[in-house]
Amino acid sequence: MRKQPRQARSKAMVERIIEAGRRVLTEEGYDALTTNRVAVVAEVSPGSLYQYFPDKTSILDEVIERYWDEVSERVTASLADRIAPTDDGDDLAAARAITDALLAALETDPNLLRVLSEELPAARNRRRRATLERRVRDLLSTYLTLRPEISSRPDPSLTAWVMVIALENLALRWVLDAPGFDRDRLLDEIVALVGGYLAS
Amino acid sequence: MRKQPRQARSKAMVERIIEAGRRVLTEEGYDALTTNRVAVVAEVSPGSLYQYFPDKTSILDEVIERYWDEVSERVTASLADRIAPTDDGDDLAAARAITDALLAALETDPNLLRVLSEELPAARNRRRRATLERRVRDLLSTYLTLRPEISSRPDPSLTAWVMVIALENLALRWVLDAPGFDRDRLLDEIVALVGGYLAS
DNA sequence: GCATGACGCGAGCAATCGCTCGCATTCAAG
DNA sequence: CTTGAATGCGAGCGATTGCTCGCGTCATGC
Repeated sequence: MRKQPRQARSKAMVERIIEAGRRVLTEEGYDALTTNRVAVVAEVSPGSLYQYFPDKTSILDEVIERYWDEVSERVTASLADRIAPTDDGDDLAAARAITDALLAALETDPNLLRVLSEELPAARNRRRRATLERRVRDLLSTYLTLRPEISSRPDPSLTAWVMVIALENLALRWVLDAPGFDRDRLLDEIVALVGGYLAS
Repeated sequence: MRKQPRQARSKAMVERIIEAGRRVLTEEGYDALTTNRVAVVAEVSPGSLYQYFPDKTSILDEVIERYWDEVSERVTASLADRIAPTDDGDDLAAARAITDALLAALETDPNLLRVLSEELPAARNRRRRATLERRVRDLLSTYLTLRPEISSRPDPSLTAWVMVIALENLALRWVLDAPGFDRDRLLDEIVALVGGYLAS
């Protein structure tokens, strides 16, 4: 960021610009995300925009960061709840609940998700998605280490890696591709997948 | 394509252009894929290029198509082998062999895979990857239907969908992210994942 | 209430890049 | 050979777009 906004109106302008970036992406797609277009939608001049953002990319990055932070927040919250040492023993219900939280997070803004996942170069999302994955993986891995009786797989961190990649992509593809079976079916399959994997 | 190449030299030129597109992508990345750059690398003038390609996208599409066709070929060949009614009963060995074929295909040109998967908008690959997925899914689904004793899951097509998405992304991420465990470990985990899933 | 700096403006610069057009060269049929 | 078509060339056009700069406006401290 080039300059810090000090007065209230300039802080509001920065927010308007980020929100405009989000709206342009969601409603008009990545190709429409030009600095001039963002400026128009934010009701700001291009010059003003460059007072607080060094370049176009930094606006996009901010939108991406906020999006994945939101998803990450919701999933890790659910994970922390379900993985706490309440020890109710029903690990598969936990897997279901966590996947449900992920699905809910991805479903809140499917248009933005589609643009971020399909129209942008994947490398743009990489850092943020990697952070999300690492957070979930670490939680899962320590959980598996603490309670070895629930998994018969040898390496907890490897097991966590497999589960995170599989779940994330199954959820993502279900939301984006709408493959024609309903949400509960997907959750059933994921529970079976996770349950069978840990038991094998 | 704007015009069909009739003489041998023009056919060779078309090949040189596609090959140049592939090389520019692999060696210099997606941003370097300009029409002028492709023309230079192909040792062809921009004007000649536009005799046989209607626009820049069509060159990229040809490169993408050839890449995924190659992968598709190798995976479905392995699948057809292993899923044939030889009835050796060892389905998990089949799962391992198929994943191995997919990994081998993805590993033959990891740089191109990285550019195609990370630098391009995902939507560019979508059609071709969807074709690959559908082919594998259909083969798997009919196999599961023909031999219901190997799977305790209720819906074969849903089961095939889950397996294809999970396997594809696990393989892809292992190749692209080099997560630090070796190939055989990955194959072990995938066998456990598939085996547990089908048994549960 | 005034001075100073933060804020905001928008026309337009500069660079990129997809693509074209007029012309030269090569090929192959007759 | 001749001739017309196919092939090939490359300077540069036209459009887009990220970003700047000089100037006017507003808010805040004294």
